[in-house]
Amino acid sequence: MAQRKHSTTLTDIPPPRRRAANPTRLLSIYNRLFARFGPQRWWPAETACEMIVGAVLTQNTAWRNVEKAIANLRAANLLNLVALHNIADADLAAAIRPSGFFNLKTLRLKALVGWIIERHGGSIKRMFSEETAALRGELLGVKGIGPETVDSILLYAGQKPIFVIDAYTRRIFLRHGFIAASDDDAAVQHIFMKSLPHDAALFNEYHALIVRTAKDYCKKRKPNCDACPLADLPRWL
DNA sequence: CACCAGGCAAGTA
DNA sequence: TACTTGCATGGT
Repeated sequence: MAQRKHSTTLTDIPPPRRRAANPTRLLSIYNRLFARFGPQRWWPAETACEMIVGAVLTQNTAWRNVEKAIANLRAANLLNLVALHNIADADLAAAIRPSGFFNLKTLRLKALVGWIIERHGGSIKRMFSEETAALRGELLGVKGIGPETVDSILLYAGQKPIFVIDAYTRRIFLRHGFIAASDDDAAVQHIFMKSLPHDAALFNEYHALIVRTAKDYCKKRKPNCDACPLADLPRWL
Protein backbone atom coordinates (compact mmCIF):
# COMPACT_ATOMS: atom_id res chain seq x y z
CA MET A 1 0.00 0.00 0.00
CA ALA A 2 1.49 3.28 -1.05
CA GLN A 3 0.99 5.71 1.76
CA ARG A 4 0.87 9.44 1.26
CA LYS A 5 3.71 11.22 2.97
CA HIS A 6 3.02 14.84 2.29
CA SER A 7 -0.15 15.19 0.23
CA THR A 8 1.20 18.13 -1.68
CA THR A 9 -1.42 18.32 -4.37
CA LEU A 10 -5.09 17.74 -4.51
CA THR A 11 -4.58 15.03 -7.11
CA ASP A 12 -2.80 13.00 -4.44
CA ILE A 13 -6.16 12.50 -2.78
CA PRO A 14 -7.55 9.25 -4.15
CA PRO A 15 -10.79 10.00 -5.97
CA PRO A 16 -13.98 8.18 -4.98
CA ARG A 17 -15.41 5.52 -7.25
CA ARG A 18 -15.86 6.67 -10.81
CA ARG A 19 -19.31 7.94 -11.67
CA ALA A 20 -20.70 8.72 -15.07
CA ALA A 21 -20.88 12.38 -16.05
CA ASN A 22 -24.48 12.22 -17.20
CA PRO A 23 -26.68 15.29 -17.79
CA THR A 24 -28.61 14.88 -14.55
CA ARG A 25 -25.49 14.81 -12.41
CA LEU A 26 -23.70 17.67 -14.14
CA LEU A 27 -26.82 19.82 -14.03
CA SER A 28 -27.34 18.96 -10.36
CA ILE A 29 -23.86 20.21 -9.60
CA TYR A 30 -24.51 23.37 -11.61
CA ASN A 31 -27.76 24.02 -9.78
CA ARG A 32 -26.15 23.54 -6.41
CA LEU A 33 -23.30 25.91 -7.22
CA PHE A 34 -25.65 28.50 -8.66
CA ALA A 35 -27.88 28.28 -5.60
CA ARG A 36 -24.86 28.74 -3.36
CA PHE A 37 -23.00 31.50 -5.24
CA GLY A 38 -25.49 33.09 -7.62
CA PRO A 39 -24.64 34.58 -11.02
CA GLN A 40 -20.94 35.39 -11.45
CA ARG A 41 -21.37 38.05 -14.18
CA TRP A 42 -18.64 36.76 -16.48
CA TRP A 43 -16.95 38.11 -18.52
CA PRO A 44 -16.37 41.47 -16.78
CA ALA A 45 -15.58 43.53 -19.90
CA GLU A 46 -17.34 46.39 -21.67
CA THR A 47 -16.43 45.29 -25.19
CA ALA A 48 -15.39 42.17 -27.06
CA CYS A 49 -11.95 43.70 -27.59
CA GLU A 50 -11.54 44.25 -23.88
CA MET A 51 -12.62 40.69 -23.21
CA ILE A 52 -10.09 39.29 -25.66
CA VAL A 53 -7.30 41.37 -24.18
CA GLY A 54 -8.27 40.17 -20.71
CA ALA A 55 -8.20 36.56 -21.88
CA VAL A 56 -4.52 36.88 -22.80
CA LEU A 57 -3.57 38.93 -19.76
CA THR A 58 -5.13 36.49 -17.31
CA GLN A 59 -3.03 33.54 -18.47
CA ASN A 60 -1.64 32.02 -15.26
CA THR A 61 -2.34 35.34 -13.53
CA ALA A 62 -4.66 36.51 -10.77
CA TRP A 63 -7.57 38.51 -12.19
CA ARG A 64 -6.91 41.27 -9.67
CA ASN A 65 -3.65 42.02 -11.44
CA VAL A 66 -5.29 41.90 -14.85
CA GLU A 67 -7.74 44.58 -13.73
CA LYS A 68 -4.86 46.95 -13.07
CA ALA A 69 -3.40 46.32 -16.49
CA ILE A 70 -6.76 46.85 -18.18
CA ALA A 71 -7.28 50.07 -16.23
CA ASN A 72 -3.94 51.28 -17.59
CA LEU A 73 -4.96 50.33 -21.13
CA ARG A 74 -8.29 52.10 -20.75
CA ALA A 75 -6.66 55.26 -19.43
CA ALA A 76 -4.34 55.26 -22.43
CA ASN A 77 -7.21 54.60 -24.87
CA LEU A 78 -5.60 51.35 -25.89
CA LEU A 79 -8.65 49.11 -25.65
CA ASN A 80 -9.19 48.88 -29.39
CA LEU A 81 -7.49 46.82 -32.06
CA VAL A 82 -6.00 49.71 -34.05
CA ALA A 83 -4.40 51.35 -31.02
CA LEU A 84 -3.03 48.04 -29.80
CA HIS A 85 -1.67 47.33 -33.24
CA ASN A 86 0.12 50.68 -33.48
CA ILE A 87 1.49 51.05 -29.97
CA ALA A 88 5.21 50.40 -29.51
CA ASP A 89 6.00 47.13 -27.79
CA ALA A 90 7.81 48.83 -24.93
CA ASP A 91 4.83 51.11 -24.24
CA LEU A 92 2.37 48.25 -24.31
CA ALA A 93 4.58 46.21 -21.99
CA ALA A 94 4.75 49.13 -19.55
CA ALA A 95 0.96 49.43 -19.52
CA ILE A 96 0.33 45.76 -18.83
CA ARG A 97 3.18 45.37 -16.36
CA PRO A 98 0.94 44.69 -13.33
CA SER A 99 -0.46 41.54 -14.95
CA GLY A 100 2.97 39.88 -15.06
CA PHE A 101 4.76 38.15 -17.95
CA PHE A 102 4.50 41.52 -19.64
CA ASN A 103 7.08 41.01 -22.38
CA LEU A 104 5.57 37.69 -23.32
CA LYS A 105 2.02 38.99 -23.21
CA THR A 106 2.98 42.00 -25.31
CA LEU A 107 4.03 39.65 -28.09
CA ARG A 108 0.91 37.54 -27.65
CA LEU A 109 -1.44 40.51 -27.76
CA LYS A 110 0.35 41.87 -30.81
CA ALA A 111 0.13 38.49 -32.53
CA LEU A 112 -3.58 38.12 -31.84
CA VAL A 113 -4.51 41.68 -32.74
CA GLY A 114 -2.40 41.53 -35.87
CA TRP A 115 -4.07 38.31 -36.89
CA ILE A 116 -7.59 39.71 -36.42
CA ILE A 117 -6.67 42.76 -38.50
CA GLU A 118 -5.04 40.75 -41.24
CA ARG A 119 -7.40 37.79 -41.37
CA HIS A 120 -10.71 39.51 -40.55
CA GLY A 121 -10.12 43.13 -41.48
CA GLY A 122 -9.98 44.15 -37.82
CA SER A 123 -13.62 43.18 -37.28
CA ILE A 124 -14.23 40.95 -34.27
CA LYS A 125 -17.84 40.64 -35.36
CA ARG A 126 -16.78 39.35 -38.75
CA MET A 127 -14.34 36.97 -37.06
CA PHE A 128 -17.16 35.41 -35.06
CA SER A 129 -19.28 34.99 -38.16
CA GLU A 130 -16.88 32.27 -39.23
CA GLU A 131 -17.82 28.69 -38.49
CA THR A 132 -16.83 28.00 -34.88
CA ALA A 133 -14.74 24.84 -35.28
CA ALA A 134 -12.76 26.39 -38.11
CA LEU A 135 -12.26 29.62 -36.18
CA ARG A 136 -11.09 27.67 -33.15
CA GLY A 137 -8.49 25.89 -35.24
CA GLU A 138 -7.23 29.12 -36.77
CA LEU A 139 -6.98 30.89 -33.42
CA LEU A 140 -4.99 27.99 -32.00
CA GLY A 141 -2.46 28.70 -34.71
CA VAL A 142 -1.82 32.18 -33.36
CA LYS A 143 1.30 32.22 -31.19
CA GLY A 144 0.39 32.42 -27.53
CA ILE A 145 -3.24 31.43 -27.96
CA GLY A 146 -3.81 27.99 -26.45
CA PRO A 147 -6.92 25.90 -25.84
CA GLU A 148 -8.20 27.69 -22.75
CA THR A 149 -7.66 31.16 -24.16
CA VAL A 150 -9.36 30.24 -27.44
CA ASP A 151 -12.32 28.65 -25.73
CA SER A 152 -12.71 31.59 -23.37
CA ILE A 153 -12.75 33.95 -26.33
CA LEU A 154 -15.27 31.84 -28.23
CA LEU A 155 -17.56 31.51 -25.22
CA TYR A 156 -17.26 34.86 -23.49
CA ALA A 157 -16.65 37.19 -26.41
CA GLY A 158 -18.44 35.25 -29.14
CA GLN A 159 -21.22 33.57 -27.13
CA LYS A 160 -20.35 30.27 -28.78
CA PRO A 161 -21.42 27.15 -26.83
CA ILE A 162 -17.91 25.91 -26.02
CA PHE A 163 -17.19 24.56 -22.53
CA VAL A 164 -13.98 26.03 -21.10
CA ILE A 165 -11.72 23.53 -19.34
CA ASP A 166 -9.11 24.78 -16.89
CA ALA A 167 -7.02 23.40 -14.04
CA TYR A 168 -9.86 24.04 -11.58
CA THR A 169 -12.31 22.00 -13.63
CA ARG A 170 -9.84 19.15 -13.73
CA ARG A 171 -9.26 19.30 -9.97
CA ILE A 172 -12.88 19.35 -8.93
CA PHE A 173 -14.21 16.75 -11.31
CA LEU A 174 -11.25 14.42 -10.81
CA ARG A 175 -11.75 14.68 -7.07
CA HIS A 176 -15.39 13.68 -7.46
CA GLY A 177 -14.69 10.82 -9.84
CA PHE A 178 -16.22 12.22 -13.01
CA ILE A 179 -12.98 12.15 -14.99
CA ALA A 180 -9.79 10.10 -14.94
CA ALA A 181 -6.36 11.51 -14.15
CA SER A 182 -5.30 10.34 -17.61
CA ASP A 183 -7.99 12.37 -19.39
CA ASP A 184 -6.46 15.32 -21.22
CA ASP A 185 -8.24 18.64 -21.56
CA ALA A 186 -9.83 17.68 -24.86
CA ALA A 187 -11.23 14.52 -23.32
CA VAL A 188 -12.62 16.42 -20.34
CA GLN A 189 -14.17 18.99 -22.65
CA HIS A 190 -15.80 16.19 -24.62
CA ILE A 191 -17.29 14.72 -21.44
CA PHE A 192 -18.94 18.04 -20.57
CA MET A 193 -20.10 18.87 -24.05
CA LYS A 194 -21.65 15.48 -24.71
CA SER A 195 -23.43 15.58 -21.34
CA LEU A 196 -24.86 19.11 -21.34
CA PRO A 197 -27.11 21.08 -23.68
CA HIS A 198 -25.01 23.32 -25.94
CA ASP A 199 -26.18 26.52 -24.32
CA ALA A 200 -23.67 29.37 -24.22
CA ALA A 201 -25.36 30.99 -21.21
CA LEU A 202 -25.18 27.72 -19.29
CA PHE A 203 -21.53 27.12 -20.21
CA ASN A 204 -20.72 30.71 -19.31
CA GLU A 205 -22.15 30.47 -15.81
CA TYR A 206 -20.97 26.91 -15.18
CA HIS A 207 -17.31 27.65 -15.84
CA ALA A 208 -17.46 30.83 -13.79
CA LEU A 209 -19.05 28.93 -10.90
CA ILE A 210 -16.33 26.27 -11.08
CA VAL A 211 -13.66 28.95 -10.82
CA ARG A 212 -15.49 30.60 -7.95
CA THR A 213 -15.77 27.32 -6.06
CA ALA A 214 -12.19 26.28 -6.64
CA LYS A 215 -10.80 29.63 -5.57
CA ASP A 216 -12.38 29.22 -2.17
CA TYR A 217 -12.11 25.49 -1.54
CA CYS A 218 -9.73 23.72 -3.90
CA LYS A 219 -6.31 25.27 -3.42
CA LYS A 220 -3.48 23.03 -4.59
CA ARG A 221 -1.80 22.69 -1.22
CA LYS A 222 -4.46 23.68 1.24
CA PRO A 223 -7.72 22.26 -0.03
CA ASN A 224 -10.67 22.93 2.22
CA CYS A 225 -12.81 20.12 0.89
CA ASP A 226 -15.02 19.78 3.94
CA ALA A 227 -16.35 23.31 3.58
CA CYS A 228 -16.94 23.01 -0.17
CA PRO A 229 -20.58 23.09 -1.31
CA LEU A 230 -19.87 19.82 -3.10
CA ALA A 231 -18.41 18.08 -0.06
CA ASP A 232 -21.37 15.75 0.30
CA LEU A 233 -21.52 14.99 -3.42
CA PRO A 234 -21.36 11.18 -3.07
CA ARG A 235 -24.45 11.24 -0.87
CA TRP A 236 -26.73 13.66 -2.59
CA LEU A 237 -25.92 12.74 -6.15
C1' DC B 1 8.98 32.86 3.92
C1' DA B 2 6.68 29.77 0.33
C1' DC B 3 3.10 29.45 -2.55
C1' DC B 4 -0.28 30.66 -5.93
C1' DA B 5 -2.86 33.02 -9.79
C1' DG B 6 -9.12 32.47 -14.88
C1' DG B 7 -1.60 29.23 -19.63
C1' DC B 8 1.44 28.58 -23.31
C1' DA B 9 5.46 27.27 -25.96
C1' DA B 10 9.95 25.52 -26.31
C1' DG B 11 13.21 22.36 -24.77
C1' DT B 12 14.60 17.70 -23.10
C1' DA B 13 14.86 12.59 -22.91
C1' DT C 1 4.89 10.99 -26.20
C1' DA C 2 5.51 12.86 -21.47
C1' DC C 3 7.73 15.78 -18.42
C1' DT C 4 10.24 20.17 -17.31
C1' DT C 5 11.22 25.08 -17.54
C1' DG C 6 10.80 30.19 -18.47
C1' DC C 7 7.89 33.86 -18.29
C1' DA C 8 7.02 38.11 -13.70
C1' DT C 9 3.92 40.83 -10.86
C1' DG C 10 1.36 41.07 -6.59
C1' DG C 11 -1.46 39.07 -2.76
C1' DT C 12 -1.86 35.76 1.25
